[in-house]
Amino acid sequence: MRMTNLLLPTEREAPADAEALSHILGVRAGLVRQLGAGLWTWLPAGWRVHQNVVQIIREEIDAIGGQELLMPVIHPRELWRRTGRDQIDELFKLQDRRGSELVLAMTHEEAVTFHVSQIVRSYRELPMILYHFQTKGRDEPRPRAGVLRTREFIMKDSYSFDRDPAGLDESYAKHELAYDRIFDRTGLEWYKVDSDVGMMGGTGAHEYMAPCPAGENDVALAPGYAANVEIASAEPQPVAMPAPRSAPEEIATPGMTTIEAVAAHLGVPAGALLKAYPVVKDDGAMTLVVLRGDHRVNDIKLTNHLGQGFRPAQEDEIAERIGPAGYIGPVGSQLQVLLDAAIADHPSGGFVAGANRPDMHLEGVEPGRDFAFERADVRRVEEGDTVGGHAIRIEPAIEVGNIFKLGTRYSEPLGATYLDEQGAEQLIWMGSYGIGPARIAAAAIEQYADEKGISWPRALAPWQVHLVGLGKDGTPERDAAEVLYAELQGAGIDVVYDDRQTGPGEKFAEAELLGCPLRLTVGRRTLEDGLVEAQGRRGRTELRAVPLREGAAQAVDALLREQP
RNA sequence: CGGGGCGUGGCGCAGCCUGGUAGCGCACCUGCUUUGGGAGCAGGGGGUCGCCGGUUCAAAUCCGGCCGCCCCGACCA
Repeated sequence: MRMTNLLLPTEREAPADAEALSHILGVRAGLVRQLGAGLWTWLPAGWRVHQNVVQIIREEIDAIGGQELLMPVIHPRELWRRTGRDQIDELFKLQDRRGSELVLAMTHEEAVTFHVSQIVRSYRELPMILYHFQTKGRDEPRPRAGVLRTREFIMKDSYSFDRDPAGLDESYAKHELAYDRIFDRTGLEWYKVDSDVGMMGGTGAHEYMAPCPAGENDVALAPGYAANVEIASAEPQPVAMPAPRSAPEEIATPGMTTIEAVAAHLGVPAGALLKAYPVVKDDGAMTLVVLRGDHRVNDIKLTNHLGQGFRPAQEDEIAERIGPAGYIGPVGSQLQVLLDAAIADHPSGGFVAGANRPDMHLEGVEPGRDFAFERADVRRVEEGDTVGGHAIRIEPAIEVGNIFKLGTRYSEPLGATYLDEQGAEQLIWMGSYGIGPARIAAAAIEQYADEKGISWPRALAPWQVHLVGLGKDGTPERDAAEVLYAELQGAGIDVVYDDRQTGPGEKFAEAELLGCPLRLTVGRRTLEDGLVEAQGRRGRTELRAVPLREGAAQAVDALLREQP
């Protein structure tokens, strides 16, 4: 591609409203442009990157037997009503001119299951993997960070159909294999984490995460352990507990309604306090969640444990049912007590808790002896907690893919069944597996950018070679660049050729901004020796010059193979 | 949905408080010079100042309403 024929609107300055690095560089390098909030156009160079990701995914899903097809973006709302998902806030709803109810698909479980329910009749047709690359619509409450969280984006989603749970496990394992290969091939730094099954329902799930500063998820990591903090569990850091007592004793704590104030007043660590967090469940019952004073509740883990949603109790409800806010505790409470595992697993008779009376706390509280409880792991893990003896660290990451065991969540409401060998009707067991190519591209920008711009992994780069021709039209160096350009193209190497009539500084700066792995420079300096300069983008390494005529393409190809 | 900020040529901004000529840098066009790190000189084109209404002789500027966009939080199959 000649740059004189390429729509590559680079910018010297960052757009005023951009914050995330992938947003700034994506716009500055001319890869993407914004149309509206969370609505992005992929310009030619950016689209090449996107297509590179798509092709890697296609090859690896094909390799596990996936069959590519294409399903519509607009669906009849009735289909979504059947699975109960038409009430999701993020679902775009619309009507046609006759008033028919439609939705913009946010995923394609309904559509693919609808077809399979009509087409598949026999166990002989299973297992099966279907997939497509299709635009998804999501009425996001807050699109952000450029291409990272948008209202419309392309997703690869595949769906597996099996006879039974064992078959699903196999299809799931195939996808794990394919995904591991895909993310390895992209050149990203990535890891696979245990994840929450969320409102999709289902029996098991993993997320593929790419660490990057603009990431929206926090991931807990230790050697041999990786989990989304939404579900992460870890051994708490120890607390120097006060001496136990044979029975709780009241102590005056006037005006001290915070953990910090009570701990400071009594001279004990915050972790020696029992933090009482009353919640009202969706069924209306109130539960007292008790955590260590230095810990925080994890809403998702608590929801999963309760098996239903909840909200924090209001102050008047607390006053009526338990005691004065700031002084409540589990001792003497009539409520069901959920005791966090960090406390339950480390028994002590030295805890401090609210006394359920104004300005009073209790010292020497012992769970079990002084109050009954149900154990539950519902806290958010903290940096420094341990898993298998190793301290965990928590870092931001962006979710670039997920794999999910759906079970019969969709086959049941949509009637996707088959006849088994005995002629009995059975539900099909399903899995769904998503990847966001745009997020992979954005994560690659974030992970590898330097002060000069983007530095693509070779597999994603819009072009493998950025050929810079110095001098103006008609000079020997430009003639030589033309010859080299033709030769590289002839050898099947993806090359973008800067044939513009601009100064060398601008050409070099834009080459580094765009971030192709290998830059070749044809200039007077080395031309007289019949050589072309080669520089690797990653680390801006100076590489040996390559001969211009004899075997130039082979030499360039060899250099490319050395690039990351 | 709560909090904060911003809408002025393609991009980045000033002007608004104190009403009266729309301005700067980059980019763009023409010519000449320049060509190994975002060049120089000269000339030139381009903006209903987000939209609607109000006040006024006069509104980018003051007042009211609306829309759009960004950031933090809530939310996020």
